[in-house]
Amino acid sequence: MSMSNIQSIINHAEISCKAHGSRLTQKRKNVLSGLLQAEKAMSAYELVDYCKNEFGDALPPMSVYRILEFLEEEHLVHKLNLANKYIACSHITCDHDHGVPQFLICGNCQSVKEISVEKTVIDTLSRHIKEAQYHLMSPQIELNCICNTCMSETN
Amino acid sequence: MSMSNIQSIINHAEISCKAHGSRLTQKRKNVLSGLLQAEKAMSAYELVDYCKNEFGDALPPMSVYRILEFLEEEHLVHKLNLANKYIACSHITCDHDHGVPQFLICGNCQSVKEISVEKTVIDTLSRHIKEAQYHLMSPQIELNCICNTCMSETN
DNA sequence: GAAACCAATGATACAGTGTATCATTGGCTT
DNA sequence: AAGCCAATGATACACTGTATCATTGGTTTC
Repeated sequence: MSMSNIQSIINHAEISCKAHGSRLTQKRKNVLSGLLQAEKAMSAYELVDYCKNEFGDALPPMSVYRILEFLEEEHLVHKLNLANKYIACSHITCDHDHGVPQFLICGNCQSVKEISVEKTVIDTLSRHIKEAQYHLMSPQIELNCICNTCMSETN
Repeated sequence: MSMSNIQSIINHAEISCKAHGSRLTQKRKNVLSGLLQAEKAMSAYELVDYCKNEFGDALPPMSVYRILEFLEEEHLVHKLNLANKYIACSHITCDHDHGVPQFLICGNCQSVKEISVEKTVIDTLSRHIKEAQYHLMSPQIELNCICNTCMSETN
């Protein structure tokens, strides 16, 4: 993603935060831009390194975790619980609801592909969960995968 | 689950291991019985404690991890990657294939419910994954949930 | 039965992820 | 300027897991 695109997304995110009465501070922008430029899942500690190297901003890990939590609440970032990593939301500049996202996570290169299965499939799954008397907490589906590129390289 | 049922499952598992040319040792039985009696997801370190308290068997964590890995390979145990916990397979005494399992994990009490959605739903999901040029690595679906019991308690 | 072999287990150190807690900073409000 | 509260810093620690090397123990082979 180009720098100007990243800047444009961050601007959009800042406006969206202001609308909620929250602030997208410089440090929060730094973390978000790390995820935007990477275009793959990153760990909190990788983001610590990124901010240090890219901006000379020596963020303690605790702060990065807090910032990621903030960005999640603002729907700017998804936490991938399977990989203990984080990824920028691919719909920051959209305004409409995107339902239950499904993430394919490459366990080798950490690339993430977001797919969209038919709503009826998700509805069926939801119905089964309801029948089992459970309630979905993180409304997202994560699947441990390997991408074609890594698949062919490791052969 | 009753002790005699646990014993019967372990006997079945032992025969199944022998058929593969592997051995279900006493320590492996201890770990498996911990998961069977708990009827919920347990961490490796919880199993260390269980073996210590229940059998006076002071297993180092490293050994428990190796034993869990062995039990997984023998399809006696599932690793729940979302929770970093382990659960006994609920089909040890069955012989037929059970397809892609779907686990609902209560983030509060660690209870796990295994559901079975229609095969067509799983097939659709698989098709989308294939179209995205990814390959499913752990053929299981895990969903962060909260069970009804915990839901009403925390209200 | 002794030797050799290999699977299973033990011991130790350490890496990665995340949280608890208390302290400090910094921007606004009054 | 004082006070307030959100944001950030600092420190310690808990939990999960792996790397590595050593030891044990049952089985095979001679």
